[in-house]
Amino acid sequence: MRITAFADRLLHELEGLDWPAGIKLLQRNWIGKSEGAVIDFKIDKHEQKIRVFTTRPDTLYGGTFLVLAPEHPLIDLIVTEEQWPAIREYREKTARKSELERAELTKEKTGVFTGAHAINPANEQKIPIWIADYVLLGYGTGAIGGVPAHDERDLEFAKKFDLPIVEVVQPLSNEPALGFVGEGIAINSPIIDGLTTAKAKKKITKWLEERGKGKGAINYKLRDWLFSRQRYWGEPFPIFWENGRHHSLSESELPLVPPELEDYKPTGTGEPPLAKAKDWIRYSNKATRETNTMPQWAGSCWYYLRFCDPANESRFVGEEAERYWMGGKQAGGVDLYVGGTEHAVLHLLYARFWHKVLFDLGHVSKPEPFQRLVNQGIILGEDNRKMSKRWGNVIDPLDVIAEYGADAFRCYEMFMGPLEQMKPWSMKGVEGLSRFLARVWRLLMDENQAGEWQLSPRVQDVAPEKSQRKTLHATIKKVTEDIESLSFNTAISQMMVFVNAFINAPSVPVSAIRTFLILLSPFAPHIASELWEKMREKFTVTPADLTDQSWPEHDEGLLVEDEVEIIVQVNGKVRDRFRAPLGANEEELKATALGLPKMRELLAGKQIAKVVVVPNKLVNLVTN
RNA sequence: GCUCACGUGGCGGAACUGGCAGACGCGUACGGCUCAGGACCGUAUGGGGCAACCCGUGGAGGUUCGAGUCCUCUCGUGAGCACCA
Repeated sequence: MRITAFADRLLHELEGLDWPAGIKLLQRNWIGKSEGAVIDFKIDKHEQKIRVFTTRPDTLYGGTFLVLAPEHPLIDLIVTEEQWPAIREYREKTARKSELERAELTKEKTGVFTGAHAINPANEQKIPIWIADYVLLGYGTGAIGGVPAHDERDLEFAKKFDLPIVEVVQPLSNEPALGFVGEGIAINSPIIDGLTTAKAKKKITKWLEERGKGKGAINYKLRDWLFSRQRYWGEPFPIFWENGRHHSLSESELPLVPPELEDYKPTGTGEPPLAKAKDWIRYSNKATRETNTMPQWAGSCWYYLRFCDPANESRFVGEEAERYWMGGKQAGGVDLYVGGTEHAVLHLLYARFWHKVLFDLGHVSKPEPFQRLVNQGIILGEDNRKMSKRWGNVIDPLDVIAEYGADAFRCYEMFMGPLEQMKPWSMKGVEGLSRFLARVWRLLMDENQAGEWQLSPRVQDVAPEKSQRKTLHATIKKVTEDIESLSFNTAISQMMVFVNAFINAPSVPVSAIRTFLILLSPFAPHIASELWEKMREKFTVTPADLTDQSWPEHDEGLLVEDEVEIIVQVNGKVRDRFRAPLGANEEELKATALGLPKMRELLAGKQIAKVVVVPNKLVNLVTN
């Protein structure tokens, strides 16, 4: 699949998304856009040219050799008789190396001279052509112009094989020019001498273009996507082959369902397992079905669209449903996508690509699939290591749910710490949350003589006291805001504060408890609705169901105290405190602070150099 | 090697634009209730000191009346990338 055709859009349209900066960076690096030029080098005594990609066309005069990737197709053509044995040996050795070995950075540079030469288009000089495994066939053109003076790898290579080194960039600082890879002033380069790197790049690229020797070019690390697998599991392609040409099935033949296979293991012949389904692959007397299947990414690229309209029989998603769920003001459709960092590049890039294709075809209303992305941290085992069978530290949610219930499990997961952070599991922690929920239960339930739970007589239809009202509204505010910011741990803390404040009160106002249960319900839905029902047996309410209640709103006015505590500091250290009416002015606060007995004692014999007053907060007395 | 993130009690973690460090939970100690408790309730709990006080957010500097929070350097942990021309 030609994902590279979308490289630039995949890069630029990241901008408008609310994604973690780290993930955006990973995607940018993965796409790996580099701007530069391609330059054609004539091969001495041959018709062919070797094309190289460079981000530094301004260093062309410093190009003293060419290096081809060992797999480069032109090698067969240019190698001289006497160099063939060495070249052949080197290529075989390279072919045996794994990707990892080849990427081994610490190893010394290796390579072999081909015996052939190329002509540097800038100065018409003959330069040797080498092959080396530090040049990769898959990136750029698979060939580079070696500029040893201004590229670390080329320098290492030139030193090892005693190739000439020509300095062509003068650093602006006092650094030595040899080995300088930054931007400077062009030297020893007649066409561009004296120009800054940026200008030199432009001028020499234009110069090359005018002579048909090269042109400006952009290269991406991103490769096209090999979208087929030789295995049974995976969506079959709706394609058949006839006379060596492929055709798509007609829409009436969709969906295409894979055949049932007894044995879906690999064939061992290089044919995909689907080839075993002899009847299935025979599409007609003349045509056979495609036997490759799609990779697992296929489904993950559009499942979120199907979720918008899962029962639709005629279309992958109905137009109206798509507009409703995926529309909106912002670039992306899904409002919030919570997932792991392991999907930073593959899944999230592939899905963006598919979505853009569908967008271009007019099937979806937004160019991006996921507006806001949050990476949840992974949960470690109790020993602080990644959960794994190897360590025997795996926690099975079903076991936890069986023992403590789904509410305690959910709440503990949320209470553990910030969503995005990696954190260790703790059974003691689950017990703590289980105790909290038990306290919620006992907040409004009593056990009678027969050992049955019933609504406590403490729950009464009375108005909350002032302090209770304040706690209630502080809880509404905190829980509401914390849900918005996904700070579930602190939302639960606040609900614990609420319960602690009410559990020993002689009477528990129904109105406060109702509000509390609404706040609790997204966290612990089972116990919240159970308690709601118990309350409803005695205190009716409309609408009746917990899930039909509107979300409470807090009253800021109830949170403000008429009196505040002012801390008194001496040189920034807290020494005393007093209460003052809210809004007391600076002069009053200063005077009160200075009049405190403790302050008089502490400041005796000292000069006050400065007094800092922060209204409603503190007075800081600075002595010299 | 490069890039990014993160370092706060015995543990998980709180702390809005710089303004009482340690909310909440776990653990621990003591007490109560109990035939019993790995249940429940209460009290205490950063370190040192009899105390007044002193010290404390990985370490060292700096800015500021005041720094967990801002700046510089440094150490550690984790994740990602890894000859990308």
